[in-house]
Amino acid sequence: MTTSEENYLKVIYHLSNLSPKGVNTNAIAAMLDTKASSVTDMLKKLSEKDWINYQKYQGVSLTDKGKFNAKIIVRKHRLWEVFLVEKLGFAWDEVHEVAEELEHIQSEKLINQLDHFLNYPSFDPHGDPIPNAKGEIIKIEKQLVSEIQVGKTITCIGVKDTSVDFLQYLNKQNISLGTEMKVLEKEPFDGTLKIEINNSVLVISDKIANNLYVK
Amino acid sequence: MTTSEENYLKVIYHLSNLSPKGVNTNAIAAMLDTKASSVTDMLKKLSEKDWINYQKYQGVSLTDKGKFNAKIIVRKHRLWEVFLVEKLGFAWDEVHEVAEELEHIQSEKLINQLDHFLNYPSFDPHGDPIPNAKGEIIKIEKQLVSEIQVGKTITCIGVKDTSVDFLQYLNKQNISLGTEMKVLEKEPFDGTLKIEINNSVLVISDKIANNLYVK
DNA sequence: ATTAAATTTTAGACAAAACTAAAAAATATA
DNA sequence: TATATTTTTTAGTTTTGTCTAAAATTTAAT
Repeated sequence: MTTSEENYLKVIYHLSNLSPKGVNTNAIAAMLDTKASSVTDMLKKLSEKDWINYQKYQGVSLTDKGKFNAKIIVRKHRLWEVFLVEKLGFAWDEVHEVAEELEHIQSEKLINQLDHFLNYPSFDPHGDPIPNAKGEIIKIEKQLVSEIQVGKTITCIGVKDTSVDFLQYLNKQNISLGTEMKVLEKEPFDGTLKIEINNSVLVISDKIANNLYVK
Repeated sequence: MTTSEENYLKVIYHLSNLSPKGVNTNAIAAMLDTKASSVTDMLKKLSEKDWINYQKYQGVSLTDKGKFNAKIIVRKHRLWEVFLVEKLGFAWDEVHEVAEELEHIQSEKLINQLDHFLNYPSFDPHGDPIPNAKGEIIKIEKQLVSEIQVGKTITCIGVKDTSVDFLQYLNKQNISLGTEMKVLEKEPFDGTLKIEINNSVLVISDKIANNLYVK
């Protein structure tokens, strides 16, 4: 499997979770920062290898084989992220780019030993679940801050947007996995929220509230 | 720097240490398992980037810039090998292939944090020195077993040939870094040696004796 | 000093993965 | 329903790194 093929599988996997009907060519192109025509070329190749179901103009979905391969790539990506944070002292906003490279290293032994070395973690530094060697994933109930009732006390367990900008915003506000907070007030007009964190009050926009997972 | 360019630099670096006059196209081709014509193509490119001194038909040498880059690649390779052995429980005959991939990951922070995490090792699992972040290498005096006088007691500190076959032969004979041995007898006709290891006597061929470093 | 052999380079081609521009199909709009 | 718009695909090109076959150069041998 080439690096490019792996990147396509991974993107199709992630997009499938959002649009289960079938993933659009343009959506893939946008995620990979490439052109739709390039995507079409690759879809034909992936289809020949039986990793996706593809019919012209109809969008694509992963086959069982393709889904397994995608999960293994996600597994590798997330395990490396844990390694970078836990062992090498990276911050959670510094790991993505490096893990994008590390996820393509081809060695089953490497990744399974790494898993063992890290003590079989279930979640990566952004709160996303890590598939096991069989591709199985723990599903955990999680809600966006925007969905929480006023008055409830909650704990941050993950982020939806893993961009550097968002993660650094959270750093600045001293929000990380495990941070407790309470929803004090909701502004119906624009979705702005007032929350209590570490005994101080913070106002967050709906965009923030829609990208922070809590339970 | 592409993976291919990095592999060429690394090979030229290693070959330069053997033939300081200038490295031959065919020698590079043999090391990279490719054709001489492909090598010529790449030499032009590396020359344009000022990483090698190249004149048609005259062989090549690394520029200072090229040598530094090569040393950083070697550094990465050897640090990853230490990681695989020390942290993930790989055997010394299992690390080379994986390190060949890991050495191309592009992140200065990654490699320097890895170095720190591993406690700034000076040697890799085969006894080869690890360049520091500036590209500096500790040179250590070492001799081949074949060069040792009869009667001397010596310690294994490295291997010249790092092939799986040779390393597994050493495993079978219980020879690893740090193993002590004594040269009992030399056969002038074919270079065969009798050595004492762990209170037992072992006969080794000149090929073995020429690939085992001791001090 | 020629000739033979080996090495290296050039020329032209190919595969992978991208691109642009144009055509085809699907979807949305009036 | 017909037309406009958007999406997707096709056709043809480019770049990187490789290849083969042939030409050029260097080295070795007679």
